[in-house]
Amino acid sequence: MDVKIVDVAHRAGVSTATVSRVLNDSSGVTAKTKEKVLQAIKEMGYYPNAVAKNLRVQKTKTIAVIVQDINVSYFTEIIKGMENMAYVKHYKVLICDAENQPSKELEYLTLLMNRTVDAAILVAPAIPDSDILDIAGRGYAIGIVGRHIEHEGVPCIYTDNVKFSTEVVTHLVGMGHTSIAFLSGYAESIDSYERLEGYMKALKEHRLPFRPELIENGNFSEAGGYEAMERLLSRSADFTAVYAANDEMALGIYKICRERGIRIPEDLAVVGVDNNRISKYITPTLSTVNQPKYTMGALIVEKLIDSMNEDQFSDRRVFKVDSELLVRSSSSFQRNSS
Amino acid sequence: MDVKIVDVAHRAGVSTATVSRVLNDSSGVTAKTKEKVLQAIKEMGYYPNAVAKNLRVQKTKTIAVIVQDINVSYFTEIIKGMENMAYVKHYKVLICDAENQPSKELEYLTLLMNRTVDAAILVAPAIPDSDILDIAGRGYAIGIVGRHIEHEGVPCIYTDNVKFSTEVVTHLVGMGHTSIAFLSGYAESIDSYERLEGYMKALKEHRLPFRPELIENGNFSEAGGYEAMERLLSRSADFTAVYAANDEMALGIYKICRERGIRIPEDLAVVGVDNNRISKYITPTLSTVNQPKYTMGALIVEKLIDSMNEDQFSDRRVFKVDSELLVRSSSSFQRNSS
DNA sequence: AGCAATGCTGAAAACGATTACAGTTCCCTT
DNA sequence: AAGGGAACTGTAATCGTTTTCAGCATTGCT
Repeated sequence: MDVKIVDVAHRAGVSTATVSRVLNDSSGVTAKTKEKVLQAIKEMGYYPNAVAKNLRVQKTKTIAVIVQDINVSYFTEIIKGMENMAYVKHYKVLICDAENQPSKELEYLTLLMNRTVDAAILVAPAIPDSDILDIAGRGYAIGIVGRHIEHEGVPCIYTDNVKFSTEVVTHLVGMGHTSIAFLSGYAESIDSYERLEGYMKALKEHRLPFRPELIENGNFSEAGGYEAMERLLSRSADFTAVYAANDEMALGIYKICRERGIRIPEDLAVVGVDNNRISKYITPTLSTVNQPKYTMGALIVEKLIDSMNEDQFSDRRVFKVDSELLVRSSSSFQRNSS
Repeated sequence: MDVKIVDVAHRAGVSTATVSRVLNDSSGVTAKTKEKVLQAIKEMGYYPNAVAKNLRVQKTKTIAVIVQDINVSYFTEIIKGMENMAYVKHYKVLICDAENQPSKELEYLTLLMNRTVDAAILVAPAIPDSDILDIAGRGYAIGIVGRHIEHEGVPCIYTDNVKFSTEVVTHLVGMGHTSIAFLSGYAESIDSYERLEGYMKALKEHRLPFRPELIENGNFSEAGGYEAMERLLSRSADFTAVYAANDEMALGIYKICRERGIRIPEDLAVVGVDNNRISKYITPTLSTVNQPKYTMGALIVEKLIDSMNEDQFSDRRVFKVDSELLVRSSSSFQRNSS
């Protein structure tokens, strides 16, 4: 059904080699020949078969991006940045939704081994470092967003969780809070761990006691945040602020507060992380931490493509970007420093 | 660098044909031989080259999905449905973000012609029917969500805009409104047109006058909704309800109302379309129309794959699904039927 | 005009799998 | 034991490009 390069060659009265040349670089082809070939291509409606080309040149110019959930704007914003950079570099992006299942992350990585893609980017991966190191060690091109891995040649972009978490808590302390709860994501997550670390660091700096009963785990989901907050409330109700390790969990907090008549921010200050789109539409608007998502996406793609085209490793492959605390209504009620 | 099928064949002491057979159907291979081959595959860490296979079998088992904006949940929900169906059918989904540019939609369609994908699905396409018909007419597999096209062999799934728009307006009339404004999306869009049609139909049914000055265009975006509402307000302020052709524009309405002290729903009832995730978090919660997005995504993929594997056209290729009006706070203030 | 150098062009070998076809083995039946 | 048939396996062509290498023109220079 399809017209192929040899058909074009016949029609133009040249060889396939020549057609291929005008298709690609065009170097060393007479203007007249080129004209003939282009004419034939147009007349026959020829489109080069990308699969055949990929096989021959051993490249697909495609990057797989593996995210946990394509529905959360944190990921889609990053993807936007990736796609744009990929576009200017003439790459395609194959988006893979792992649906929060680590097993699916691994499964999608086989796209790398079977050469469907030239490279893969893991965004906030749930699989252990060892798996990633293993694959990177076998020479496959991998990039990571949201984590930092010790392997030469693997570009990583992440934010300083400890730093912004410290800022969040410091902000809350500044608003007069002395009992601040922390809702972590799932326990294996590095982000959870580092955000907790920042929380503890800030407590220490402000000479506030660390109270384990104010820590709960909400698995980064709205429902999880709801349940975690429920447990927290049933245990002790003397905290006046809660720092949720992401906005989704903060939404769960909002929900239970609405149900129980707890006013935000008067009775309870809330701060999240991610600057989800919803956070600035909900009432009261949610204080949160904004990461330069678009930039992160664009940067990792750029670095990854560069690293594939370089013969030696780049000088710089690990990028720590800064996040910014956005103080909104949910935490802007000044409490008497009793 | 990579180990290929011939290497495995050598190691197992068989031919590539045999290796290929155990890789695929395995039919007609001795258990013992199969064992040897599998052993060799494992030992050598062999992964079949998908590109070579695709070239040989003339298929990629991949479907391109072209959406306007990967950031809006309407699209991502549909994509989720697509991916799940694709997953069970052993297909991959290549997501393409056209960034609201019709030219990019067309550009992504070349993935079809150059055989990078076996089929493409357009979600709420902005390009004209003629372009789509042209490509479908050349024998490429195409599916459409959100529009209905006259071409045998092109599966389409869409909702009855007229029907639910009539319901929306009837609901508003039922709440006591007699002056109802309409914010349309961009003018070329069929959705815009049909939603307007439903709006007018309902007015007629309820013997309410059609007043052109109550119609404005907001381009389906939040900013567009804001500006459209601004124009509407500056022109005449005697309407008590507004039906926005999607939730994004409704958000723009919320914004300007907040700025101008217009209370929703007491002063103004608002209804949107799409059931964006934000719609149920914003205050007041936004009445909207819910489409079975996930199902639509799953269905179109199923039908498209089926149609590719059938020799004759399927009996049924056009599906009209029903949407559901979700009455929430933004339109639930009963007005005296003055 | 003759020669070298340059520039275009084409023939054919990859790329790594699948698969039609032919060939071999093996078993069963008589 | 021989023959026939079934079941398994291998050889080689094929998918549609790109690209190396060699050959052929053409041009410029003396």
